[in-house]
Amino acid sequence: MKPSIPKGTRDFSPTEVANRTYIINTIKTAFETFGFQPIETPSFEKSSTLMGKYGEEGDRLIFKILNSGNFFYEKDSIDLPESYEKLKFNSLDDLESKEKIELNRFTNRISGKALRYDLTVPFARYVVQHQNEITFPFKRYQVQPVWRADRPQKGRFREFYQCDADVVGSKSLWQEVEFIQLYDTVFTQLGLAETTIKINNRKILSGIAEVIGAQDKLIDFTVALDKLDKIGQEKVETEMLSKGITSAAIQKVQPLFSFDGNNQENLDALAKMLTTSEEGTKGVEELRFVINSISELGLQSASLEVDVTLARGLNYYTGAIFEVSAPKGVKMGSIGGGGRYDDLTGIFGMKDVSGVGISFGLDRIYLVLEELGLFKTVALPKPKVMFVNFGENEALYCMKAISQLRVKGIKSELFPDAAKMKKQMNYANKREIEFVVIVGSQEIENDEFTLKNMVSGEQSKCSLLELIQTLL
RNA sequence: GUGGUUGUAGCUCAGUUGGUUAGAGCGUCGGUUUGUGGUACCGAAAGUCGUGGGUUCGAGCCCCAUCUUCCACCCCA
Repeated sequence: MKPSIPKGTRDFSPTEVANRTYIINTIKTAFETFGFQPIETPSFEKSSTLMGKYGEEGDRLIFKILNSGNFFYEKDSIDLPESYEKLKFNSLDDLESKEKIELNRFTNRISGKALRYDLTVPFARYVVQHQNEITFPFKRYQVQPVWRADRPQKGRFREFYQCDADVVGSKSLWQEVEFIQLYDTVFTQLGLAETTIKINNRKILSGIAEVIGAQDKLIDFTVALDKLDKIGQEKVETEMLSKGITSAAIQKVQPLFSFDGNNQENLDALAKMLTTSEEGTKGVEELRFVINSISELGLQSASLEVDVTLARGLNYYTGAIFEVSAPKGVKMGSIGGGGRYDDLTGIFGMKDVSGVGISFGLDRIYLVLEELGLFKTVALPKPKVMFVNFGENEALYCMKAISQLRVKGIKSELFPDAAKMKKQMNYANKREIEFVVIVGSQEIENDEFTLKNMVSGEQSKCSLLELIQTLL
């Protein structure tokens, strides 16, 4: 039987761990530079904490944990609900609400826990649960794995790391400004030039829906608009008409079709278009504040771009929406995302606490850096010196010296077996260990060591003191 | 969840229209060299051809199912 790991999971080699640690440390250092503090939460939560927070699609992707116990034993046995039979021949939508409740109750009996789906909802739970210990505004960061029962593909895994930074308890738009700076800082330090930070505002999307007179058509509208540079204005309008958006409505939002990437002009066009919508106008003002502040402060390597088709996280974002795309030419989805949610803790009973945050997708950033060859050669942890093992007496003599070296902080090890010289040298060579110490009866007699430099091939005899001095 | 794709030695891959005993390179181990690595030469071990069924005198190759890989859609990091 060949051993293997579950679909969508990965093993990491020493080199990969070193590279991942490098990325994580860069992100964590930036987080702390911006004043965030770390927290951690459990890898699994109660199902009730997670279910219903990510929309219907999200619920499907949550990994549920089976309760302990054997449901077929007499004493633990659970009867299948009657509506289960009906479900075999009907879709969920055909069931009566009473039957759905019965099914949910059954699910709760067999599964009450689920793996963390993201870091934002557990954070909201944390804030509500610890509200009396927290000083607001609370700035926390969190770097932990999350799990999704998704089908794997390029840059998509079932277990992956998110690196989140969020602020709760402040409605200040300076937070949005700082998060853009934070993105810029991290990607600049990673050498990932020319990332694009796309920004939108939920209030603008609501405003557009108001102007076209159809709140429920907003998704269809943005999806169609998103295709503008691929299929052209004419086909986009055709698609909108086919989705039931009137041509009068399309006329009202004509400026959207002539966006040219200049943020100021785009903002002006949006403002003009949304004058009749109070909420839309508010959104434009918010966006303008962020854009103007950033253009005053400047960015190192990223560019900030208004993108009205950005409609991610529509379920919970209420203000700014962020998404970071990889440098042009790299085929990869977003490597980061985030936004403002005015009432996230509301679902856990704590009203009127505004939050805003961003996330870095570690695994995708890894893939992008790898594709662009941006990993610096990370030094793998390895000993500086290896002692050849000739037998019990020699090994003991070596271990005494090794203890001294380790006290001095010199990474050193003894080859564990008295194997053939060739094998031992080969091992040192493969691991690219810089020095080898050879001790036989002769060296023991003279109380000395033979030190060999594996790069130059030179070797000489020396005392313990000289050994330490050379290796330090 | 929908559609496509992949699986042969530890790794990367050959394997003809279905036909004896499934090959190579790299790696591993041993030897040339019992206190000296990288190079060279010689040799060896290693595979239930993803798994389970089926067709056939005969299947790595054809059919079905299933798992896995990768990719697109949806959605997302």
